[in-house]
Amino acid sequence: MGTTQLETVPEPKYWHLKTVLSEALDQDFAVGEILPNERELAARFGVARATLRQALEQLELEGRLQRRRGVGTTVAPPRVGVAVGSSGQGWPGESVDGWELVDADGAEAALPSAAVLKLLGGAAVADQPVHTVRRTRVSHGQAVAAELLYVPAASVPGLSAIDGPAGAARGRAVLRELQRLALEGQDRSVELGSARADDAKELDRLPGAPVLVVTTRYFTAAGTAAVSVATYRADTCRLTFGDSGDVEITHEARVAS
Amino acid sequence: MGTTQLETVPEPKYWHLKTVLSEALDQDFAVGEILPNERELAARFGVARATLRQALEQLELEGRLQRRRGVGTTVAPPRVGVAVGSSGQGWPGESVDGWELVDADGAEAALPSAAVLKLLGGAAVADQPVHTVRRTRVSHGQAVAAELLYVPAASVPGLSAIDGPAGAARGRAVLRELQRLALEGQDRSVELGSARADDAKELDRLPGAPVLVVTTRYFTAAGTAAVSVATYRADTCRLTFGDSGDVEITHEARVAS
DNA sequence: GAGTGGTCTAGACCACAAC
DNA sequence: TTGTGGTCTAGACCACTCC
Repeated sequence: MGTTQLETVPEPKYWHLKTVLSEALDQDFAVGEILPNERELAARFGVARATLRQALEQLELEGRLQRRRGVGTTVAPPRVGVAVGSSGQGWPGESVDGWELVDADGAEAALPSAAVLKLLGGAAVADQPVHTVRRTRVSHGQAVAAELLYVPAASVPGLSAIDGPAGAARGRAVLRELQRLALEGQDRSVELGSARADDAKELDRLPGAPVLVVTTRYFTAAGTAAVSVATYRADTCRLTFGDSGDVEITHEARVAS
Repeated sequence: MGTTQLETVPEPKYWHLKTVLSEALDQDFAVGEILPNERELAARFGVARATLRQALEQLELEGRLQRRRGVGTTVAPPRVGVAVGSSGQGWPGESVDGWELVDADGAEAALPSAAVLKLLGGAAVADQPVHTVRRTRVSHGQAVAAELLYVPAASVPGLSAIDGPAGAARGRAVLRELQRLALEGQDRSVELGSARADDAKELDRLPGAPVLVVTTRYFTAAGTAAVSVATYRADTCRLTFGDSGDVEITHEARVAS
């Protein structure tokens, strides 16, 4: 009788489920532990599998869970802090480490898309080839980011776009040439995106997985010398800017007041 | 006979749908235009509504669409660039503008949660009250971020935690006192999250909506003087770091090579 | 009240990993 | 072969906005 909620706010089931699961993860599960499968969890909570999945999706988005087809759902470790451009600037791969060239297609010189041209600004002419270097960033033994680095041929005149080394060797050459230039500044932006098929493969995720897209423009006195578009796994990464990237910030930091 | 795809890769329907819709958005729709409703779109493409919704969700995540219950689905404008900490540092609200105190609960002095304590580090003692200031950031007439700023009472000794002004007035007082301190540095991280109920309300989104969580720590010689946790709408915002935040970067920048 | 997107169900089949 | 998560269906009802 009586003191039950008067104003019953119909909180969605999946939202409530997410809360319950989240607490269970904190209390009853260790990192890496495998959860019961979706069909059983759904039955245990008395909901349809689709509803259960809606809750799991949220938790995965928040980096609490990791789901792998054919394997199962495991408790994810805390997100790793990945340093993205300390205040001390530098050419790609200089100050920040962990980047590896993708040997497969290393680098090619091709005509850029209209969108990349726009990013490169006036420095690149539409008809000019642009070196495209593909790299992967590895942290804690896991691929965390896939990058496409666009360098107009005009930025690295010491390197022939037609002759010269091919594949990964060309990629290395482009990076080496870049670092001979005087970097005047850079420009960075971060936004949410979903992984393209190629990036997803590189990151060991399904296409459409949420990613943080970091777009960086590198300036010299001559203008925009290079543009990098790096896609980071949003589920496992926390991008850090500034001096310390090693500080622990768990999801709990957001359960505040 | 013949040249039809030999290796038929069963691309998911929703993925293909997303591509088709994305192209249609580029060609046949203007920003702000309203799409046919989900039931009709699903029928038109010959899929179940749930499948159609999966495609729409992706497009919304990428900032291409905006969906509002009871209204409809509209074509979203390009994401707005929001400056987050230019290299030139500063106390909250100093260099970057657009922040407004939330008058409702302005600021209160309470004991912080364990997670916030961890962020504040050694500077705050567990038993000490922490001023909690709630702010909202408005850009282009729209709320783009909700922030909780935590300032240990010890950081602003000129302000009594118990007496003194209340509500929004206290918030302003806390900010004013902060700016009298010598800022030695800061520390920033960005990660993906989902909107808590209170933040969602502030941002005019549903709970669970994707947000970019920007955590900033402000250092003085005495240690961590304040911590800010700001949640930005991931669908409408592109966070910019550095000097220029006004550059147009459309989604096309990622359709490359 | 009419129309929208949001939630939920109870099934089915598929792709993938591991045994 | 078995068991997992991923995709898809065809419905139903709810919450909200607008007229």
